[in-house]
Amino acid sequence: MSSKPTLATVAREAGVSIPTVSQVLRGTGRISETTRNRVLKAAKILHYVPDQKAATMRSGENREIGFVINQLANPFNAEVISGVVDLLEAEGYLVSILDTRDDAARQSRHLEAFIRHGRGGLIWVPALETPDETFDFLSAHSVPTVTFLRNPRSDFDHVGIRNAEATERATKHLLELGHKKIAYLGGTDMTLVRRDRIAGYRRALAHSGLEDDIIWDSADNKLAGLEAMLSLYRHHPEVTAAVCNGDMVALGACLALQRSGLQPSVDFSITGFDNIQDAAVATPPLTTMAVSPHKLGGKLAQTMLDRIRDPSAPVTVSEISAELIIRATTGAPLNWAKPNHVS
Amino acid sequence: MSSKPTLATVAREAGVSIPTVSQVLRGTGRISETTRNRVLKAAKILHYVPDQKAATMRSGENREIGFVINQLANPFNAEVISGVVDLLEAEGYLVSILDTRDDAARQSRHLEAFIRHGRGGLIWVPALETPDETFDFLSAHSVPTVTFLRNPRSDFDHVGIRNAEATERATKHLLELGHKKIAYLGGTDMTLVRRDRIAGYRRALAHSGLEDDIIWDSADNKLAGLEAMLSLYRHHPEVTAAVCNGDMVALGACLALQRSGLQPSVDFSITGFDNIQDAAVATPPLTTMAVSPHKLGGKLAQTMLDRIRDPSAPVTVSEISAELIIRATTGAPLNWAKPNHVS
DNA sequence: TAACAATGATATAACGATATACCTAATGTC
DNA sequence: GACATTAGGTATATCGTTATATCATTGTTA
Repeated sequence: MSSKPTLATVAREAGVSIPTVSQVLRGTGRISETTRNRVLKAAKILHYVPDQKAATMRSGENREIGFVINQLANPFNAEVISGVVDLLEAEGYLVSILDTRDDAARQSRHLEAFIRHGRGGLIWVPALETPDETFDFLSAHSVPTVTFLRNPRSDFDHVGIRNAEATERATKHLLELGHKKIAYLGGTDMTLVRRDRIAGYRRALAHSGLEDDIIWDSADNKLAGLEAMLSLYRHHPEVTAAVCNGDMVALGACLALQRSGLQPSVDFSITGFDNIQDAAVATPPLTTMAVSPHKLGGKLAQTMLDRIRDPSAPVTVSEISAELIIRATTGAPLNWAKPNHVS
Repeated sequence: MSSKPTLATVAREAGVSIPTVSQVLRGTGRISETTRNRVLKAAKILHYVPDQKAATMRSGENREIGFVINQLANPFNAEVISGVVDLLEAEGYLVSILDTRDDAARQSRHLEAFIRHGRGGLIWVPALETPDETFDFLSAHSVPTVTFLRNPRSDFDHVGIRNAEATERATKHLLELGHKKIAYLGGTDMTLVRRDRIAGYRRALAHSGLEDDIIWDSADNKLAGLEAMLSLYRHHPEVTAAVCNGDMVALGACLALQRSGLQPSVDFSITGFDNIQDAAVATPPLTTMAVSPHKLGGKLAQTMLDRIRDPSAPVTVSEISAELIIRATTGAPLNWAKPNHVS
């Protein structure tokens, strides 16, 4: 029941000095084969594990990365995390996760703790309504920081999604099917992300000579999506399709249709965003915009490594394209053939 | 653009010694009002943030807790995490999360990194097939450890769910509705958790004089649940109800019924386990066993704090009861009135 | 053989904080 | 007035590493 072994313990056991042990274990310096073996043996016997805190403190090299995310419960985020962790872990980094639940106050508590504990890098999805001072706080402490999805700034690297391009693609898909009245459903915030998505939706409409957009708010979960869809249908019965801000909302909207006796794709078309696992399994499976979480995770990890290796390199912004996955919630509008014949 | 301020920087600015600054900032020792103010002012001007690594190293007091979990993507886990983090954060702890994705190899990499980085405590859902050596490794390094859900051991505190009691309750609910042929659906592992659940299911059957149990495997996701349900129905058409190992499987099973033109609760009854958010929103909403993630999180946090405060206190085991939530996937079997009349 | 590398290790000083012991005035007690 | 006490601070050692400089040896070369 002796206390934790240190370099000193190992050194004594092996009959050498402390620096020697340190050098052997890190593979630096010039060490003879004999002492090398003696040291390794001693370390093994004592079950020695180096103390990273002390090492980091002395060397300045910090291999702890924090991932501050806005919503752990979102399975899409969980997949991105997997991607990041796998890559950084292979490079010897430890990635630990903090969840802000999109609460700016909790976020600032987390970030302060983060700075106090001196992490070597930060991957960050800023919470909604993050005040400027929070960004400045991080900037002042000059921690290598990569923002993700939201709030690209000129002082941090950024990895995001081509949001406008994506919703434009989704909207075009509906237009090509013959829809004329298409709503944008979901989201309540006015972050750049949502503004971009709405912009893409409008661009597609404009490109087809359509003018009147319909933006319908909803919180980002199934139940809210369900209710928003019912409300949209009540106020705008002429709408035949909706581009949704996220899969959760889209799935909720499908539920609303089904409860109203309508069939997605036949009576009303819906597109989602994110391609979460449920999207493929749902009945009917959801047409949606997919971004590979793996790709995003990889880009994040790589950006972080590059930043750590060269702190003075110019700031980078990477945008990943989303891909349209056509499943079974989109189809031609019921009256599609009519307009040309009748009127 | 000067480098990070330390106690020395603040001390120089305030014209006092380093220990004085340290004492002021921590509120210890005897300090006059005048110098206290001078120091605080200097610290504020310089935006001083203490270096926890150094503090921890010297004082031995470690307020970093790791939460090593088996599946981040599971929303139930995300809620438990919230509960733990909220409580521990209020006590000044920083909780960081690692995801093993139920992979023993990844888990052991994480735990080694965990030990190297010298966390002050570990909350842990052991991955499936965790070898004994992993437990011993942690035991040897004597980190305050609380296991969660799985693998209670005599050398670690544990917080779990009364699994047997819960499935017994679910099964009884189905028996009371008049079901005679009830299957246990879901899970593939033979962890204590699942063994307990199956034991509870069997106990309820036995209590009603029923002998023949049917255990049907399935991985823990919707798609697998769907397929397992179809397969169960093909092999055992006489079964009228299923107690599911988890909500995901239960929701998948409901999907299977609906695709086969059957109606949950009327043609076949299903109970879930966990009460994830989707359970309430699904059509039809799922009857399930609910454990408050908040309660679990709170118990975990409290257990950890107690252990840290008194490392030599006897090991504790806490079990939280699950509660039956009756929604719309359970009902009397179709032929319920018949048996007594006919035969 | 003297000068000079190269080898294999060690001595010593940091990193940034806290713990402990110590010091100097000022005050209190008898 | 002698001594103990208290208030308000500082000097110094230490946590477990790594970085840097140094030091014996031995081997190599001119």
